[in-house]
Amino acid sequence: MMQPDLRPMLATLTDKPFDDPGWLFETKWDGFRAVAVAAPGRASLYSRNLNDISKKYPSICEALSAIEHEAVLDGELVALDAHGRSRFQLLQNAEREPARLLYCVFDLLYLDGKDLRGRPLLERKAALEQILPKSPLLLYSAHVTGAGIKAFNRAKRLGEEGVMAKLATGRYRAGERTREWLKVKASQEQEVVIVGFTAPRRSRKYFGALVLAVREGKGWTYVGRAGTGFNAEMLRSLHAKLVPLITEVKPIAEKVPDAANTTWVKPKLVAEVKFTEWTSAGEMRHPVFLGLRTDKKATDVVREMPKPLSEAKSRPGSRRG
DNA sequence: GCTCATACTCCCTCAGATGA
DNA sequence: TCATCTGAGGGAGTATGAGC
Repeated sequence: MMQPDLRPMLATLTDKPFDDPGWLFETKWDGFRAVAVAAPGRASLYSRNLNDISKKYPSICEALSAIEHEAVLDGELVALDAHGRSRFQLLQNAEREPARLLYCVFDLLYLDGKDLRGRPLLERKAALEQILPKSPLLLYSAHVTGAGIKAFNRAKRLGEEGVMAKLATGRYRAGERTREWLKVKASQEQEVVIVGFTAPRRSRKYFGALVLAVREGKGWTYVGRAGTGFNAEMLRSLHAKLVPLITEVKPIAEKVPDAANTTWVKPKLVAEVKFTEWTSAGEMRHPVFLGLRTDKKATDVVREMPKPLSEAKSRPGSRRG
């Protein structure tokens, strides 16, 4: 086979679902992007940055080696929860804890030496469906055509991350972020109380991230940090509101990552954040600051999702950041 | 030997600057 | 105007070294 280009095509983020007969809509899988190079009896997996991750997922490689062609596939490595939903965190723990791993394949880039990237998406997907062997570890990522809003609402109802919208006639553009692939994300929102802020780094001014908590019982429970969603003016004005609230007293009893780098404030300001999901430690994943809520009392702010069953907040050491 | 902190890896999102 | 790049942030892991 010719030297294949393994750089995956990237999607542009949008938050508005749409209907269009020229587009197809797939499940947005929540895992690691992986490109597979397969041939009869052997297969390798590569991350988005072209690192060889075959040794981390030998069972997936073994399943892929059953493909009776030389092929380069594009897909997402996921771990499924008890409800069959893909969960990023399960995947990260998969090396230590048993999880149901799955390689969800949604595109075929090369087949038996032929470069298919110039062919329309629908044609590539049809060829992919033909060659993908039946395996509990491999899944052909099916799609619906046209009905994007319905697909998005269904994904939201099932607690999934969203849907991928793809131009049916689109070519595969390796390594490019295009508007022919769109990820339509269904994010969650939560009111939180600001209990501190971290120091800025590099060119950032005023503060790095906001330390966030919710009311539980008579105390405050740490739920994560939001370091994005601000522009320069928001950083300045928010910092001006935080400075008069600075206190030596840490509002949270539990251990907080990077506490030495945190300035604590009295829990007065209520913020609205959006995020992708709750982690097993009861913290928000990918929190993004949306704005301050002046109509809410800090003591009224509670977690809007039930705390996960896994209460164990194991924190081996502090994290980067 | 154990615990904890640090520094690195992997992945991700988002905002702002820059250049075509 | 749009695409791309950079740098801010996040969650998770592993490896290493210091201190008890």
